[in-house]
Amino acid sequence: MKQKLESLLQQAVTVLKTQGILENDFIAQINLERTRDAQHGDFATNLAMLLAKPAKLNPRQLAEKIVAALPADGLVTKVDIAGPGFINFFINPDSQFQVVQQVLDAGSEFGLSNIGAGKRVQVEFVSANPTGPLHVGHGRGAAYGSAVADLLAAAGFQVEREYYVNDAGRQMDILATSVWLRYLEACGEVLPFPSNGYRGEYVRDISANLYKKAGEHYRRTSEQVMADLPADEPQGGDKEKHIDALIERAKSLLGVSQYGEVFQAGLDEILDDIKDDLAEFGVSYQEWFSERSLMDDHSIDQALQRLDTAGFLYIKDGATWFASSRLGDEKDRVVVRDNGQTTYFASDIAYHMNKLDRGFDQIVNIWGADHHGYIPRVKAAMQALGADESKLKVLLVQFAILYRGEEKVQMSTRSGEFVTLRQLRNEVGKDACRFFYVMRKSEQHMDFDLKLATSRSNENPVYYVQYAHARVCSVLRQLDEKGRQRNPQLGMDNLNLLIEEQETALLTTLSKYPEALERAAVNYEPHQLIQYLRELANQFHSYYNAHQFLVDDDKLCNARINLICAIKQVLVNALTLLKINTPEAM
RNA sequence: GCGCUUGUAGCUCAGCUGGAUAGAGCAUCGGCCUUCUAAGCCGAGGGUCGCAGGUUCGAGUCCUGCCAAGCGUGCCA
Repeated sequence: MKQKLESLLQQAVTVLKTQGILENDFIAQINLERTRDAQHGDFATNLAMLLAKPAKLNPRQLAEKIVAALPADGLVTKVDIAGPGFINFFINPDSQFQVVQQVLDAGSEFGLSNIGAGKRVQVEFVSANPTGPLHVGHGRGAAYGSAVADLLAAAGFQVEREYYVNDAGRQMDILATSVWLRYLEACGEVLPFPSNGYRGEYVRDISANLYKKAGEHYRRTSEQVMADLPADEPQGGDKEKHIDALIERAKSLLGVSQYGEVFQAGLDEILDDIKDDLAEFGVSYQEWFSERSLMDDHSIDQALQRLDTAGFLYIKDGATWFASSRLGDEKDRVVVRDNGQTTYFASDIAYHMNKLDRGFDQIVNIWGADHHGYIPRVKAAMQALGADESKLKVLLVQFAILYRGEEKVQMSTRSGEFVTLRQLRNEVGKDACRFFYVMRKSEQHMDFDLKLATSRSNENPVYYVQYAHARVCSVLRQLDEKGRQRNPQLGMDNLNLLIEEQETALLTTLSKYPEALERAAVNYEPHQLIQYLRELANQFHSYYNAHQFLVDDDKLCNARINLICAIKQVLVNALTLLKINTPEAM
């Protein structure tokens, strides 16, 4: 319907060109939108106001010429010029009923589009370090990322979802060492736990499992472990130096292979937990990409070599630097430390090179907003590798600020005091979680009151939308209980009986669904779909209260049933896409 | 200090990429269940869109400068 009007306008512009009102090479951007007020018709365009200047006419005069040049079409019953020069279109009322048939014919495919044209897009999201369970901050990234991926898929993109596993680096060594120390405690050794270690209860669980499986295979005495270590922070030392020395001690006492086993035990258990957690949350991935694999297959070396060949590497203070400031970053960045180890950033350069090599048309990274300073250096790296940096789109998710009632909840993985995603899901339920997370724009700071979210009361707006679906189901059950049969064809033949204002509004809203879905997808804004759902549910509830569906008149009854079945279908389509359930009774 | 993000009703947030009289939910107040589920509906009050300029037919939306909050500014990840 919208495309049809746009093409009519485009034809009118062509006519104006032949009349010499517009330059021949002028390219007009058609801007057609839904009107907010029914008095202004169904669609409006500001075309005349935009073209007033190049046409050297005032907007209202130009609008008249455009309207005159507009080809006649059965779809449009009236065209008005209003206000400063808006052109308002009134759609033939008969055509608005078509949407019911369209929805019911298309079923679960109603709303899908092909604007993505099969282009390959990769969406990388969550990618939390496997040093502990996911917390509620990761939950927002998970809900948002999977919604973005699913929206893009609905818009015709070929989507691949990926989780980047940071299974290398210092944080993982700290985890492995923490697991080992708790394991030694389980063996009966008495020794202080480092202030910078991972103190969470889950570390003890991993250690207990390790002890069960391996017995005292990895046991060393506390004297061996603690001999000549630099002091920890509570003893007046430096906690970073202390933990680094402990890591080295673990490696030397255990040897490469045993240390690797302890390390792997921690990694495997945490990663399995994360995978289960996300699966239960309705989030799935095609690929779990290991950072360590980039080292094992020398991708990092290759990436650095390419940067070097391109002339972007230099050595200073014993370290190797990437001259990212030449490509828009605020300063240069170290890629190889003076101790010979590559940095996390070096891994990330190799990782993005790998993504580019896989031939995606578009790469979407979803990061916590605290990583925003990282964007310029990654884009700089892509440019230095000779890639088109506009292929990379970084979307930021603000961390929710947690409150428990009035009190702010502190979050730190290290201290072990955090609310996990699993806890939240258990308390609020998956549906409310997903709805709540995705309800707001991702870059918006959001206050998340756990008391409110876990109160399982009607304040969770997800119930409002689900209730609309349950009510339609209930009506259909009632129909059956009364011993009446649906007659869809009779309903279709009598859709023109749907003349109540609620019915007209609902028909319009149904026809907007494909546009809403498309807009949510191309803008990476799932909250727009939520907005749409709330509007649709609201109009349905109003309709429900204002009119009886199961009326004696068979024609009217079936027409109304067809309408509410179409509503039900759209609710199912959108909620299913968001991985939210559609209960038939509540 | 510099950079990024945010600032809209008492609270939490939308506002369709610059359009017509700025909208929801919660909270407050007043109505609606002998009729398909009241987790619902109808109505009322509530606004200097952080502040000040600018751009134009038109600005919550764009540009500049302030103010405030969050984050970033590691040879951590």
